[in-house]
Amino acid sequence: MGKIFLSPSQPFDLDLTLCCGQAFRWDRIGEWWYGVVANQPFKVRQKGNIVEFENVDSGFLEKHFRLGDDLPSILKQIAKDKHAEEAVKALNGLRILRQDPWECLISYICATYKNISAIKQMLSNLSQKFGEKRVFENMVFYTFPTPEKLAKASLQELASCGLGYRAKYVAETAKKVANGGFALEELKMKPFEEAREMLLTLPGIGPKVADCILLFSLERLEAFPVDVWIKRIITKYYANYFEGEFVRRISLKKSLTKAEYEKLSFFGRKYFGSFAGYAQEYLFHYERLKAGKAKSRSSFSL
DNA sequence: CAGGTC
DNA sequence: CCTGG
Repeated sequence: MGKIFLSPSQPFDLDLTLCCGQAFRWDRIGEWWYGVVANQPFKVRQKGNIVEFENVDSGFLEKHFRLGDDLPSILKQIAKDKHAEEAVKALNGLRILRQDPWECLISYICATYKNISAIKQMLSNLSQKFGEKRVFENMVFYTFPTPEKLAKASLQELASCGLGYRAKYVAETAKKVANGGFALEELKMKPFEEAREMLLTLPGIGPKVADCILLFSLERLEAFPVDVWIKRIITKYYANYFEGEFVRRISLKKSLTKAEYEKLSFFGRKYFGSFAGYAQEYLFHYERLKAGKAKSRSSFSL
């Protein structure tokens, strides 16, 4: 069993990091988290300042969990106001993952208009049907399907994984990546706006999905994805940074126009700075936690 | 009704 | 607009 001894000055919370909804292919069994990253199944758990793991090396984990990020410094930068401060305090140790761009790309195309449990189910189905089987501790895992494999899949096969209308987006995007028509990895080198524009050319990728891919897999920690939760957060706590008319308009509708989206995302990047993505994830998860607690309280009183 | 997109 | 929780 391998171990990483965390520095007390660099907090890390494995549970928060894997539960906050940024990655969809992790399962907790007992006190261990099982995942498949880079075609390899492995397990990891945390006991205080010690991260224990098997079937993977420490260098890979440090990279994947971004243990090299100076989290206290980042959190200090994004704690710009009372509300952000509260989220930072409550979720200290949550880190953005450094995910594989291809898996991240397909995951967030699938994530549109679905809840997290349904997204997990879709990606599990996709991997089971189109990935490669791997056995670890007498359990069966599947690697994430390659672009080639998904490019060859029929729309019907993809739909059978529960993708619904997303099947055609996944198929077309897979074809573009598989035939070399889209250099996904090279986006890391490009300027933020350029990388974002490139992503927007792929079917099924709008501004929200593009920002998620940039943040979670392309090293762009300034990306600020705006989903329904972030929209609610902004209209609740940051409304005074916008015109009243604008806030009223967007709080009434379910989806945003491109211009409205850009306005909110741009605000996030400017307001929180170069680690706006961290702010997004902290605010997002904190708001969901509070909503979940409120829900369980109300159902309890019934 | 759900991490939006066409 | 697909579809499942």
